[in-house]
This record gives sequence, structure tokens and C-alpha cells, in this order.
Amino acid sequence: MRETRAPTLDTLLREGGKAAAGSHGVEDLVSVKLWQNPCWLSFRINFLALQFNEPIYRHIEKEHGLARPEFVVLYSLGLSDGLTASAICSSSGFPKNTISRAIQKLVDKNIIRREVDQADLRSFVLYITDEGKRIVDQAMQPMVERENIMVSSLTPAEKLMLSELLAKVVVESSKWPSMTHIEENEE
Amino acid sequence: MRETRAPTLDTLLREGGKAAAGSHGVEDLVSVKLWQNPCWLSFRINFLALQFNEPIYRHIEKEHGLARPEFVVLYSLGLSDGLTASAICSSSGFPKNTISRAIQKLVDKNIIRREVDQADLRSFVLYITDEGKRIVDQAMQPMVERENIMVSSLTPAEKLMLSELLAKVVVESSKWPSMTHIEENEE
DNA sequence: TTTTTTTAGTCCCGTATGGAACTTTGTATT
DNA sequence: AATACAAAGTTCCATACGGGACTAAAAAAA
Repeated sequence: MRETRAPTLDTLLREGGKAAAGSHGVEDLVSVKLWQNPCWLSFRINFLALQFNEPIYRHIEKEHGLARPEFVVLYSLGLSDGLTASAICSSSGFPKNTISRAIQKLVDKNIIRREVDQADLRSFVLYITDEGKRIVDQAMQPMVERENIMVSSLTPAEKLMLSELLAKVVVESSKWPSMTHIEENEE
Repeated sequence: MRETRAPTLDTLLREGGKAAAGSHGVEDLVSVKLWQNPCWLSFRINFLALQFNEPIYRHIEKEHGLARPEFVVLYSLGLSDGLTASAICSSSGFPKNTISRAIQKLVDKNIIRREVDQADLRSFVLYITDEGKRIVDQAMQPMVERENIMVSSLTPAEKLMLSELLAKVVVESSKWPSMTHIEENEE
């Protein structure tokens, strides 16, 4: 009867939502990765990121001829015009050379415009063009739709809760240690 | 006074957690992407995935000489030994040629072992070796630690809630439309 | 049984990617 | 003011990646 003692928090987290889910539908290995995984969070997050990104970026590539880094730049400017390359880098996580190339392509395609920042001659300020706006607007629709589909099984209250919890984690992310030198077990 | 009417659900979702967060710490563009973004979910998810993956995989590469696809294979086998390549593909989202290459490298390094499946001569069953087990065990520690750091600002109840909500979404993912032919606005 | 279609995995190849070095400008230091 | 240091972008280069064609085996259809 030792088996019936209260489960640890770790176990609870790992098996979070298992009871509610039953076992229908989900692929075998997916359910293992869901319920028997010490890294409950990273699997869930990565899996969902992938499920979202893969079809969306494939579609954007087909429809607008933009690769992912290009669209990331465009999307960022769509949310906040007049950005600098490095701002886009740090908010998106792409390395600066990748973003640099993306910017050049977008400039060539007349989707964005680039002006020297008079306050800092090293950097450029980027502006979205009308053509660019047209593209983001159009590309946004499928993205929003897919998001809605993804959370369609949640109640409004649950959606809100999810949004808030994730936001909380994102906000705290600036305080996480940089993990540059993780404890080296072997010297 | 029109502005004071109740916000829509969309607005609530987008601004989920804003009140609680204040504006301290978070980078400018990050907070725009958090609070003024029609795609609240995908940004949060992608951002967190990145914050997790980038340092972890850099570390694994440095410490064990394994690229991301290789580690994905190894990790999968660590959770459930005796898998087939295609199972790993569909649970991880990597294309099969990438996984195939990763498997070959791992076999060469004696980290996994590959046997022909007698029941289906096309496929191979993969097994983790002792060396492989050693590596996963060792690589797991920093992953778990980083996860814990990521959610360290949440209460146990919140962690559990987050785990359950994400799991629920993952479980439903098998039912999402494939999005192969998104509504083509232009012919 | 024969034929057709799907599935598992590999191979080929062009390209996008990201590390590292480099240039230029701005900021700290002395 | 001179010197060192950091930051913004670009360029170079090796390579990992993924699309697509291909082979072989299994399943489905005829």
C-alpha cells in the first residue's frame, strides 16, 4: 500500500491534465512525452510552437515568398514601426547576421525602408512600407485563425488563465541566469 | 465615455497578465509583443521555447557534441526505448531525413544501436546503449533545472494549472485541421 | 495473383543558417 | 584628449538542414 501515498509535486506537474485527457487520439510517443517526461514544460512548449510554426511559415513562404526571419522582421515592424535591427534580434532570439540578411532582402523587395539613425550613426531605423503593411495584414489572418483553433478546446476562462500564466513567465524571463557556464560536473 | 465599456475577450487575452506584471524589466519590444499582439499565444510560446532551447542545446553541443536532432533522438529513446525512426519524427516534428542522419551519427558514436525489425523489414528498431543512457542522464539535469527556473515565479498551483492547460491543448492537437490549403484569398 | 498505393528510410543537392572575424561608431576610462 | 572597450551591422565560410527524388517492403485494391 506504499503506492497510494500522496504524489510529489513533480509527479503532479508531469502528469498534469492526464486524468482529464483520457488516452484517446494522442500518438503513443506523444503521450509518453506528455506524461512520463521530467521536462513537462519544455516538451509542451516546443511541441505547440512547432505545431503552430510549421504550417504558418510554410504558408507564408508559399504565399508571400518570405522566409521565417524575414517575416519576423516584418511582423515586428508591423507591431511597432521604426525599430532597429538589434531590437528585433533580442526580442526574437535570431542571431544578428540572420536578421541583417533578412532586412536586406526586405529592403530589396521594397517591403521595408531603412534610414540611418542620426542619433547613432551605427544603427539604422527600419520602417514598414505600404506594401509591407499589406503583406502583414494579409498574413495575420491565418495566424490568428490557427491560434484560435489551437485553443478552441479551452473555455474563455481557461484561455485567459493560460495567457496570464505564460505572460507571467515571459515577464520574469529577463531575470533568469544566462546559463553561460552551467555547473561543469567534469573539469 | 465610450472607452470605458467592457473589453472584448480578444483584448483580455492579448493583455492577459498585463496588470499583474507592471512594466518593470521587460524589454520594450518584448512588452509590445506581449500586450499588443493579435497572436498572444504564439508569441508567448515561441519566446519561451527559444529561451529554453537556445542555452540548453548550446550546452549539450558543447558538453556532449550532439546537435539538436541527435539529442532529440536520444532523448526520445531515453523516455521509451525500442522506437522506430518514424515515431520519433512524428512526435518531434523533424523531417525524416534529418532524423535519419541524426540516427546514423548516433550509431557511429555507439550511443544507440539499430536492429532490423523482423516484423517489418523496412524499419529499424532503435535502442539506447549504456553510453547513451549515461549521456541523457547527465544532460537531463540542466534541462530540469532550467525548467524549474523558468517557472520559479509561479506558485505550485499555478504550475499545475499551466501544465494542465498546455497538456489539454497538446492532446487536442491531433484534431486540428492540417492547414494544407488555407483559404486562398487570391487565385 | 498481379497491380497500385502507401510507408520506412536513405541519398542528393541547393540554400539558409549561425559562429566568428571584421568595420565603424559610441561610450568609458585614465 | 588618448586609449580601451562595447555595440550595431556586415561579410565570410563551413555545415546542417529540409525538399524532393529514389529504393525497398508492406498493405490495399483489382
